[in-house]
Amino acid sequence: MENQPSNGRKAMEEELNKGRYTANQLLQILVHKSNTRHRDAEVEGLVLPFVEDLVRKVLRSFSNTLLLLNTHSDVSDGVVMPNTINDVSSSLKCPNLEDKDGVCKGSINAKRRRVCRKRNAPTWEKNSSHLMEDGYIWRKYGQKMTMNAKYLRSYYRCTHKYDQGCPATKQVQRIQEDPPLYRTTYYGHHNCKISLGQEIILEPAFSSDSSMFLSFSTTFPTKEEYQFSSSLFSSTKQEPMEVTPDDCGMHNQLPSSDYHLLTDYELDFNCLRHENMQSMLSFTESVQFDKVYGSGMDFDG
DNA sequence: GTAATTTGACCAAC
DNA sequence: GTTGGTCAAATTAC
Repeated sequence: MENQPSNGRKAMEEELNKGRYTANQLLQILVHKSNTRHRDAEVEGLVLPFVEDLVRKVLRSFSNTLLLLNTHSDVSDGVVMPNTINDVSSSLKCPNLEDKDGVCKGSINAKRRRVCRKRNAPTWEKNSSHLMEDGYIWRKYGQKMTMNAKYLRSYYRCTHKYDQGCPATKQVQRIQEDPPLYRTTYYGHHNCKISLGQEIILEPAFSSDSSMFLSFSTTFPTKEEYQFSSSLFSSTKQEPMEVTPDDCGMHNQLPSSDYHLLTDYELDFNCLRHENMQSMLSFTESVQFDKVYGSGMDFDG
């Protein structure tokens, strides 16, 4: 990590800070929610989408950081990149860092005329005991039984493949029954603009040039994205392959190593009073926060 | 009606 | 010839 180019490191720090910042907001909402006496259904209806959006922002920050790590780790001198997500039951590896955006370049117009570069090196892989969201919207386009696998392999492309030409794809394969273990292999990189909480542009980072640009905007999720984000909790549509209720749970996923971070985090949070809570929010988010909590919610501080 | 998923076929890589 | 990745029509879900 020390050998990362300064711009890459800066971008990664930015991503991590963003994730921490968003998680902080989420925690504030959750703690406040547990303290408030109000259980108005309408307010709940406003809070939940907001909370979901925050969770998705956190997930996206992690995803981007991982992508940045993968992108820049090849220029570091022999530095072995540690697993960034220390999930107890998951692992990450970067089988090949020289991905040249080599996913299938199937043409929309040229039917039956596919220009595919297959069996190229994945961008990165993740093994996990559950099917977790990674902050992007995927569309399943196929599944197949492969030779040395007992289970079907599912193929997903970015939902923005056709409207924005996003080349990112992923494959999800169950590799173990008990305990359930899934391998998610990502190919290519997202160059799509995501119009939900944040707009992320990572193009230059993945081109031959190692420079990068990250752009964030704070708009609120669209209907489509709420549909997606709700899958965080229902997980029925995005990756329906052999999903069991335990597989998609978001609980109990924190590794022991992260617990210490959380502890510090909670200490930080305990020093906060809700008077300055909104000061931590960006302008747009403050507006939304007002919408959610502005009326009928009394702070107990 | 629209969007997402399923599934058989196609085709390039091996 | 076999295998893996993708397409696209059919089917299903919302």
